[in-house]
Parts: sequence; structure tokens; C-alpha cells
Amino acid sequence: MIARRGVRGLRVGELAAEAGVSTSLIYYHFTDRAGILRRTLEFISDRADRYTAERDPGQGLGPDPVDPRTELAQVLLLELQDTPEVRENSTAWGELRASAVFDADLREDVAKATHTWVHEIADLLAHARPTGTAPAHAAAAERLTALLEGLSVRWLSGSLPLEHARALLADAIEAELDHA
Amino acid sequence: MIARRGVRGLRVGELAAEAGVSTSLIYYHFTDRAGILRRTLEFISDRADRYTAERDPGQGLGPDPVDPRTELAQVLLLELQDTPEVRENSTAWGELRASAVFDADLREDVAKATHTWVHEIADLLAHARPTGTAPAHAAAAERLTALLEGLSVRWLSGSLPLEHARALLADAIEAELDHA
DNA sequence: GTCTATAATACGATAGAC
DNA sequence: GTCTATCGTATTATAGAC
Repeated sequence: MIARRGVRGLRVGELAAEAGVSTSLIYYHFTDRAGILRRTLEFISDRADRYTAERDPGQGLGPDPVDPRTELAQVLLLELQDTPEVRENSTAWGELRASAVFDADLREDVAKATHTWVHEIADLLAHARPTGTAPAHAAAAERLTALLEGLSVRWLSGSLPLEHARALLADAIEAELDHA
Repeated sequence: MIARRGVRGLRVGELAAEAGVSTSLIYYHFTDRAGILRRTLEFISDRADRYTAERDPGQGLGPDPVDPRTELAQVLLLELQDTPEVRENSTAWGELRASAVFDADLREDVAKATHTWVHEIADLLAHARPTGTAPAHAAAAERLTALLEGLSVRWLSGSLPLEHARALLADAIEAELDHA
């Protein structure tokens, strides 16, 4: 519902109706409106981890059969796709990030999820570019993920076609890999 | 008020109280809540143009006394500053962008403002890097401005210290300039 | 242009039964 | 765990006087 209507547009009553339960049952399980946001953040973080891990499910023979550079590009470009699950995750993530600007309760969890994500990308960079230093990998990961977030919200807000966003990100990944 | 409380947190009554007028006078001038958002977008676009033009007010002797590369970096880094005006503009811009995801009325105006901004940066890039092609400048401008938006919301949501954001952007600008 | 007053309803949250 | 019923208030928007 957050992905469809935004955090702004989330109505506890509507959420209950969509789930086919009463409003008070939502409060029983989530305590209050802020609880819904917290649990949504957990949900989309877990789901993003899951579909990142499950990408390319057709192989599975032998360890790490994919070129590390390709793997990095796949993982990042995965977030710029017009499938229901990815679009939903990206939209909700953008909403929670934007809400965190005004919601101190959310800030800490959003920062933590960001940190985890940046770290994952930095690890992939370290495999793709073994000569670089750890701080250089961390900085590149921060640039690439921040760029991805910027492109994502432009896509979702209708300022940038999806394919164009993907091309821009792909070029940035390549540039980071060829740099150091 | 949008910068302080967010679009979510904007209350027409509060806005009126802050202005020292009645609620209905707000409706007289802005028609409805959406009108406030539209006019805010105009306001921050105009103001961003203004402070971009007025940056570096100390000189004014001779045409274009600043190195084009320095000028590009100045214009972009200007948006990552903890001054009241810039923080207000960045926060409001982020809010309007995020709102546009769910608000079709806002989408067109946000896309237009984005396009104008990207074009300005592309022009600066053309001066700083005369050998590149126009499409390459446009793409670099899109990457840099999208990165800036991504870094900005991370800063404002407490996921990234301001100085760190500035350093990441500065490095990206340098990389784009050294690339083509 | 500006106000007071208020309609109309939406919304978060709780009480209390089962 | 789940429901019905409802409280209390916040909020957008309008009517109508000046």
C-alpha cells in the first residue's frame, strides 16, 4: 500500500480493508502507524536481500561462475526494473527514505539499511577490482548506490525513462570499474 | 513550511497561522492544497536560479573570470551546504520530487524543472570539456544531478554526513571531467 | 482581500465483547 | 486474535459578511 499510495497516502483503515481485517487488528499487530512503517522497512530490506541472492537462479553449479564485474552490474541494475516486486520495493524504499527526513524514529533504521547495502556493493567492487583500496571501494559504492537512488526516484516520478536510467547507471558502473 | 514539516506535514491552517492570516485567505490565493505545492515548486526553482547566478558576488570585473571546471564544481556543490536557504531549497525539492511519484499534477512541473536544471549543467560541462559531444554532456549532466539528488536526500535523512557527501560529489565531478 | 464561522468528513486510536 | 462500535480531534474546504 505504501508503494501504491505513498507514506503520505497510507491509511490504516484502507490497509485493513485491503487485508480483509478490521482496523483494530492492524493496531493489535503493529501498535501504531509508525509501527507499520518500521515493519515495512524490515520487509523490503529482507525481500531485496532475497531477490539479490536469487538472481540468476538457472545455474548453481560450481562456486561463483559469474564474472565479478558482471555480477556487480547485475545487482545494481536489478533495482531499475519494471517488475511489480522491484517497482514496489523501489517505491517503498524511496518513500521511507523521504519520510526519514522528517521522522527521527525512521532515520536510524534507514541509515542502517543504507549502510548494509553500501557495504554489500563495496564487497562486490572489491572482487571486481582487487587492486583498489578499501576506502576507494567504499566511496565508489556510496556514489553508485546514491546515483541509483537518484535515478530511481527520477524514473518513478516520471522525469526519466527507465531504459535511459539503466544506461546512465551502466555507464557509471563501467567508469568506476575502469577508474582505479 | 514544506521544508520544515514536509509535504506530508503541511497543514493549511498552520501555514496560515505562520503567515498571520486566516485559513481562507490561503485558499483565496492558492485555490487548494495542490496550488500551494505548485507555487512552492515555482518559488524554489526561481530561488535556485537566483542564488546560482549570484554565487561569487565579490568580483564582477571582466567576463567569465572563473575557470569553467571550477564554475561547474561550484554550482553543483552549492546545493550541498548547510545554510538555511540551501537546506530549505534542497528539502523542499526532495519533498516535491517524492510527492510527484504519487501526484500526477506535480509530475509534469517537476520533470520540467529537472530538464531545465540538467540542461544548465550540460552547458557548463560543454564549456569545461569542449572536446566532448553534446549527448555525452547531457548524459554526464544527468548522472551528476541525479547523484547530487541521491546524496542530498541521504544527507537530509541522516544517512551521510554533509562533508562526506560533498567529497563524493567533488570526486564524481572530477571523474566526469577527466573522462571524455 | 480579508475575516469569522462552520460544514463535512477523514483519520488515528481505543474500549470492550467474544 | 479478532471483531464492532465509537471517541475525539484534525483537516480540507466553503459560505457569507465586511
